[in-house]
Amino acid sequence: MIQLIRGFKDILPGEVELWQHIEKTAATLFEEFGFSEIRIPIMEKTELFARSIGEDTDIVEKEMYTFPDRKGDLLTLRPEATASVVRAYIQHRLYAQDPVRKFYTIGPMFRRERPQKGRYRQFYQINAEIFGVASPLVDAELIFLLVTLCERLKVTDVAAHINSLGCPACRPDFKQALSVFLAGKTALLCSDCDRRRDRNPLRVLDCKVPACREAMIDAPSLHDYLCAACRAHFETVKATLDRLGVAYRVDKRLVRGLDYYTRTTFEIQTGALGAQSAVAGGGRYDGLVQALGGPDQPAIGFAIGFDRLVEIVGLNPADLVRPPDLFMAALGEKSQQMAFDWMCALGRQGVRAEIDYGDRSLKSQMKRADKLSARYVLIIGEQEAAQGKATLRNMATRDQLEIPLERLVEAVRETIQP
RNA sequence: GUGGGUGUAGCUCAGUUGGCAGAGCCCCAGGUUGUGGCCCUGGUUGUCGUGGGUUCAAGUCCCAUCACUCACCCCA
Repeated sequence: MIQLIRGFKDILPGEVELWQHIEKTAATLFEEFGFSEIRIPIMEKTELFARSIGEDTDIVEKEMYTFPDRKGDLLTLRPEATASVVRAYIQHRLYAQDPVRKFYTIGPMFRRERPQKGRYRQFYQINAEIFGVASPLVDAELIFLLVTLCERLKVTDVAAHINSLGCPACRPDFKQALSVFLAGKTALLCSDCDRRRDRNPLRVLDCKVPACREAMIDAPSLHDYLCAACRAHFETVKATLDRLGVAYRVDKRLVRGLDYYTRTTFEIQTGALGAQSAVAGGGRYDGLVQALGGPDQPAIGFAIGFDRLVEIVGLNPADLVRPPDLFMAALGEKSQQMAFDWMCALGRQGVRAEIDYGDRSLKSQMKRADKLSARYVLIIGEQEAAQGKATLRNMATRDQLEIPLERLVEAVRETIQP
């Protein structure tokens, strides 16, 4: 038997209703806040990701699905969406009429990591990006959006974490100070951190190994090195969140794995997902549009881990499936034919009707109707057909009434539609 | 890439010192010849993950391999 690829999964009926509900809830919220949907391809030239995410990030170094196409071009299954949205913004000159644009997109991403709880090789993200606004107000707006989405989806046990990573004017100073500090701690660090020390010292701050955390207690704080502009920006973000009543924690160790982030970064974290604490994450990437050949426009965005969100929403998928309005139990060939025709007529008018396609006893058809949780059952047998009427049974109350066949579709609609 | 745990019916899982592969749920039919849920009776469902080895005999012991899963790393 051929099985699906490791780390990939099918989303089956029973669970897919939850996915649809989340998708609709998110799309509605984004539209309410002025975002437009943008759909981007799932493959891009490898170079796009290498240049935007960063050559020596884990994603680019070892997690991408990359292959040459027949012409020899190196292509990659997208590991994230932001690079493509930025590419589209530049390529179609979406900044020309109005540099301020708000986009959202929903779709699959691919990273070749070892699967575990809340992590798959094909996983889904809901992304939102805002271009052309340098104001810290939009930083707060995006965090507010995330928190609001969690509320609407009845997600509990989540907390917003925020941080500022500085900008090209001040981050180098901090990196320098950090490197000096780390040089004196070499003996205490885990092997990974020792390796990270010169390639990407910021990530040592994020290490979860207890010994490293211990060693980093008196590490220089990035916040002490922020330039006046970055400091003011971050203060406004915090003040705005306070005004909006959004709870958050400033987390100085919130570094993030993609190179393009500047200034504000944030995550929505949960304790309900085992080792995977991040349900959503994002940040400002003011230099990326220009770095990829576009105009010097600031930008900020986030990604929500759809698969992770599904696991923590406080909704029961069983409550989201819509059972049929009507089940038609027909006995005899002629009745079955009539029932089939009515089913089609009702379906066209938006009534969810079902029949049993086999030739089974009334009892077994009733059982099936019950199993499907049909609200009503229409019984049509030889007696009814002879008398020109059918029996409509309310399954909850067990009340039954007679319906004339000639205006059956209308009568059924009137009775069962609330 | 590294480490731990788990693979037996569609699902959840038993299976003793190696001795005929099981239960519950689900599904189907009947009890009730035209009325669901509860109950009763009967029935269907297996490369025991895969390949090798030990043995008279392997679901059980040994080796390998694959898959799933959790964790490390990193991230959504």
